[in-house]
Amino acid sequence: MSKAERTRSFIIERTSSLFNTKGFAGTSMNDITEATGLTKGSVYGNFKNKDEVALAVFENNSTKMQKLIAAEISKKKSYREKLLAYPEMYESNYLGGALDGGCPILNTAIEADDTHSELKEAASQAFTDWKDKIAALVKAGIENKEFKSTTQPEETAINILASIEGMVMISRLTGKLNYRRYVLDALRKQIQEL
Amino acid sequence: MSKAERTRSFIIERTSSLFNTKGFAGTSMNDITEATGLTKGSVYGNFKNKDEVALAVFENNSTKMQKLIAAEISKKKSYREKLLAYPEMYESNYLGGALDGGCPILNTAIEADDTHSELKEAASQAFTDWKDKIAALVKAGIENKEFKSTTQPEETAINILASIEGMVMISRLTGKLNYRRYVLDALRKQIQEL
Amino acid sequence: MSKAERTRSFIIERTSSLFNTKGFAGTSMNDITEATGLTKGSVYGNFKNKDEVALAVFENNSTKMQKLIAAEISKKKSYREKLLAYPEMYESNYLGGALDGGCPILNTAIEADDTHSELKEAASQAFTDWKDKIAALVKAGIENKEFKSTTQPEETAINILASIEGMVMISRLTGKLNYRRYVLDALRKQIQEL
Amino acid sequence: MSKAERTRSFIIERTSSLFNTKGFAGTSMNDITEATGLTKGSVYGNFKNKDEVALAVFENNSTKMQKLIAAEISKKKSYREKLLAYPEMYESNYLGGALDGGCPILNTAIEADDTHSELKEAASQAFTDWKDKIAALVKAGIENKEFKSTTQPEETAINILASIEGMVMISRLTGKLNYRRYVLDALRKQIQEL
DNA sequence: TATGAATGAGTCTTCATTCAT
DNA sequence: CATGAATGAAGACTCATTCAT
Repeated sequence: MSKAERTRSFIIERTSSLFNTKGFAGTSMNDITEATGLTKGSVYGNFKNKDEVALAVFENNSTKMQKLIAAEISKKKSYREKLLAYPEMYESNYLGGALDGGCPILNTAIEADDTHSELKEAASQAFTDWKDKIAALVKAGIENKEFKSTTQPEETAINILASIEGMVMISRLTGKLNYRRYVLDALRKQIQEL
Repeated sequence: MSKAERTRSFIIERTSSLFNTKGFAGTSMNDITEATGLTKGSVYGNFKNKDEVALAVFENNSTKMQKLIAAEISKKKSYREKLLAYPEMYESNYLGGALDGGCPILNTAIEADDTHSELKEAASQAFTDWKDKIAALVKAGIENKEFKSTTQPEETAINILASIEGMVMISRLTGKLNYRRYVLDALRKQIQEL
Repeated sequence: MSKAERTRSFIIERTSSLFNTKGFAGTSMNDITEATGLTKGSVYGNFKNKDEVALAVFENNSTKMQKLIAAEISKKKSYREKLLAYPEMYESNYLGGALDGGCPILNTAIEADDTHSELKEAASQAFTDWKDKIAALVKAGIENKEFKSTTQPEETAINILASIEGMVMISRLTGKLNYRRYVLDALRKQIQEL
Repeated sequence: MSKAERTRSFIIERTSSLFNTKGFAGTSMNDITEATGLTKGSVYGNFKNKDEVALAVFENNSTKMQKLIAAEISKKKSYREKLLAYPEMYESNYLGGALDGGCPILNTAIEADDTHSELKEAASQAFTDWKDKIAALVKAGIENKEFKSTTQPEETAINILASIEGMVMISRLTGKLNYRRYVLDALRKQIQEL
């Protein structure tokens, strides 16, 4: 890893939670230099502009989340258990502990949808990838006869993700753990009925 | 309505879509004077600061949305039909047509959760009110024997809202109408089974 | 004159010699605030950007020069004397005393020709106006039988201006007064032979 | 030629048109590394600073121009024809084709006169050398009985150069070819009358 | 109460230059 | 010698807010 690559990674690492909590517009280059201890020139030597930092940070946060998810899912054997890992992860605050500020896809989607097309596109792509992963699990479960043959993979994946993202928003907004439980319980039931 | 009240309303009206699309941090006082044709002094004569404008605008957007919803719901007779008005409204883009930038509660929740406690509190309150309205419908449906006696009002309301908010985020992010349909179809089925 | 107009004029007045000596690229907004004692916000409240200040300053410098010239020319009765006012003005440093940094048209032409199309256009227009004024004097002299009927007004005007601008450059560069005199003597002879 | 000398030459060659079009203040070290493909360190290894690059580039541009002129002049036999090579060269765009951005002496004189004494001094020296060359031609023509014995060499040289530099400025500023022709025609007549 | 000019700290970005490797 | 990452001052410009009129 070259010096430049190390510095890039360092900047991304140090500013990941910054962007995910304060948003793109709310994070200043000054915040970035303070969080890293680097100078402005150094940041601009490694990134073309703030947009590029934000994009790299988004990819980092999004990838980190997917890796955490994949790690948990790989521990489970059956496809139903793999899907049930989702309510489990959110119940235990497994993802929340690693990612300050909530779901990066949700955060980015909401901030960028009307204002920042590049970030929006990145978030859209990350969402689609995630959806495809869940749909693939569902499809494999069907082929493996774990799930009913009438189950629709993409439809199921979208519904799981809608519930999860809605739940994340609600629980972060209200701080009520029972609201989270309501959604996760319903999600578990939904997965049992696949 | 006094002059001051009229000016306040005028400012709120003209800047509602501004805040809902660009967010609090992304909307400047300059944007506000341009959107209204008023001077800086005039805006500050009617609002203490930008926060106060944002709060008033949020209340306006949130109230407008609730009124639109209430109008549709009041047209339905049975409680099941009242709940089914939700998928209907989102399917027809009834709310989207009236509110630029998507759901104000979702938008405000995401932007404000880590950065702006007053706005977060307002969004939290608006969300709770909404949830209570849906829960009240469910409860009335139970008492009216339309729904099963085992149905849980608050749990049901939270699940409906999680699906809806997740769906709003997904459909705005990806632009895919079939993703919206997947969630709304599942929501209809869920309501039929109450 | 409104407050804004007064401030605009004040800024233009105070920064005229700045732009004419240091050039557009060499003059910073900081130089402008220091020269005026105003804040950045104040300058930007009165001008859209640095370009607009530069354009206004150019117009001011150019107009001031033309007024000084017109004042001297109007004192002369015959058209030949009016033209001879040019070598006289440059010999006596009449214009140099009023305009720091030399001829604004020459300065702007050289800096802007490859880099700043708006300024270039303004300089081109100012030059053309000047040329037209001299050509008009020549034409009037012909009609008045002071000059030969074969004299070409525009050709004459261009040649006078080329000599003058070349002389300004040379005398500012070398600081040699006799170089200036060589050109002005030739110019006088040329005017005598019209 | 050593490695260092070759690199110096390479940098000078590649940035000559850059400085002559954008000026000293308008050309950045970044522009220089981009135009050369070299690194910052490499440029600074061969030049003390930007000033030194600019000076070397000016000398290069100025020398290149003088060589082009000398080549044309050497083709002519009589001294009158040698002087007439000047209007010929400018008419045919012989110099303009080789030097982007116009006359380097004129450009440097105007930008540097109030701001950059070293460059100003270099331009002044280059101008004086040029003037001396023309004056020498005039003197030789007098001694050779081609020109009148009353002709003043230096005075003639300065007038030729003033016309030329003024014409360059005017034709670059306005883009009008007939303005150039007016000055060159007058210059030809002036040379015929020596 | 309304005006709109002024404030000055803040925004993102580029500058010429240095120096450890 | 060359590299290219780092520096930090300076660049143009915008911000929310104030206040004399």
